[in-house]
Amino acid sequence: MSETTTDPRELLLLGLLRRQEMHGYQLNEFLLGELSLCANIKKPTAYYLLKKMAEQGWIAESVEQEGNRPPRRVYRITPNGEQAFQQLLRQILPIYTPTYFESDLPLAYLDELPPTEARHLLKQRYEQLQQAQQALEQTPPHAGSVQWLIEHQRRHLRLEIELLEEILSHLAQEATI
Amino acid sequence: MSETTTDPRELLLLGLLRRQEMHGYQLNEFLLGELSLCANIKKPTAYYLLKKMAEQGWIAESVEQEGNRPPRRVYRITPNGEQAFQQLLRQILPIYTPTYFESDLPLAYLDELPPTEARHLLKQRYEQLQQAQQALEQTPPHAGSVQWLIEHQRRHLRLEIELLEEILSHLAQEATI
DNA sequence: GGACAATTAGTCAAATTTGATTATTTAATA
DNA sequence: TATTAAATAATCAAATTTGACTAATTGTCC
Repeated sequence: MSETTTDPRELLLLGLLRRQEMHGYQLNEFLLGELSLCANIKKPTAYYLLKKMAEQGWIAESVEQEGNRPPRRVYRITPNGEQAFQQLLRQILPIYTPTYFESDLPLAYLDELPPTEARHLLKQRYEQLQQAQQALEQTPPHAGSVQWLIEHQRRHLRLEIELLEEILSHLAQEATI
Repeated sequence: MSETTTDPRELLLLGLLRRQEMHGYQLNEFLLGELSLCANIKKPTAYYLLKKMAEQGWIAESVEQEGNRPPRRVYRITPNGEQAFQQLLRQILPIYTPTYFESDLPLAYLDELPPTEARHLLKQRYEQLQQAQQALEQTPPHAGSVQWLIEHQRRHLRLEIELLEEILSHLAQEATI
């Protein structure tokens, strides 16, 4: 009965199927397209989660065929799935999960590099950050509370950029000593 | 020859072994202790990474016995490992990896809840955030560039708290409409 | 109409991660 | 001095994730 998932990605998928039944490819288009800034669900992982939820009885698969394209599975949410959605939403929303910035770890060894080289390497990181920021500004506004996800990313990127600027200027100091 | 890892966690482990040879337990104490705020490397994962690096020839294992405690493996970095460290540091430092806030995903469905309930649930998240912040303020200052890792977390938590405050006050508005 | 690329719809084996468990030694306490 | 609890040092099976691949259909350019 109580398969206790608290995976927010299952909630996301349930929520998408709640608005509209979909086949796997549509889902993946959506995940890799619009939502790619907020969630990182790769194709095989999406299928894996769908299969798991189908086994729980949260979604139903049915094979459909259009024209003479190869048959494909359509996923729709079940009444059990709707219940799960309601429960998961209330279960996950109050939980804060810490974030680890693993790609920061090399910063711990900044001392091992000549300041000039460190600056050179970090400037490349800086450019990538700026590109990510521009990509984010390009995204059209989303309706409703999805806005908050985008807004979070926006602010996060601003923070990353500011911090990196400080690190760079700190290194500039060191280089002149 | 060129097993192209860009896993920052391997760099971290190499860097630790570079300062001092260690056995697995010591490493894990360190990872789960001081570094637990910056990296999320669980015990079996650490052993897995150590084994992998041993196979690459980056570190050497040797079995030692102290008193009649059970024998344990001591890991030390090899000359190849030192080379790898130098190379990895320069390879990873310029790379920016996007961060996904998956525990935000339920925010996308905030509309599905009565604003009052949403506020109630989010306030619990808020308390956890504040506890995390206090825990972080408690950590004694680290030397050198490890500081930046802590500073990043500090600012990140501030951002999270501010954003959540805005969401809460937004919901308060809705509740009075 | 034939060749080549792109789109659609997934699957699979291999790599990675993790909760749970094992096994030994040392410390605490009754 | 048993008995239990805590620390030490990992390991393992099971769950999860992913890069690479398959295979069919549809466009498109010559």
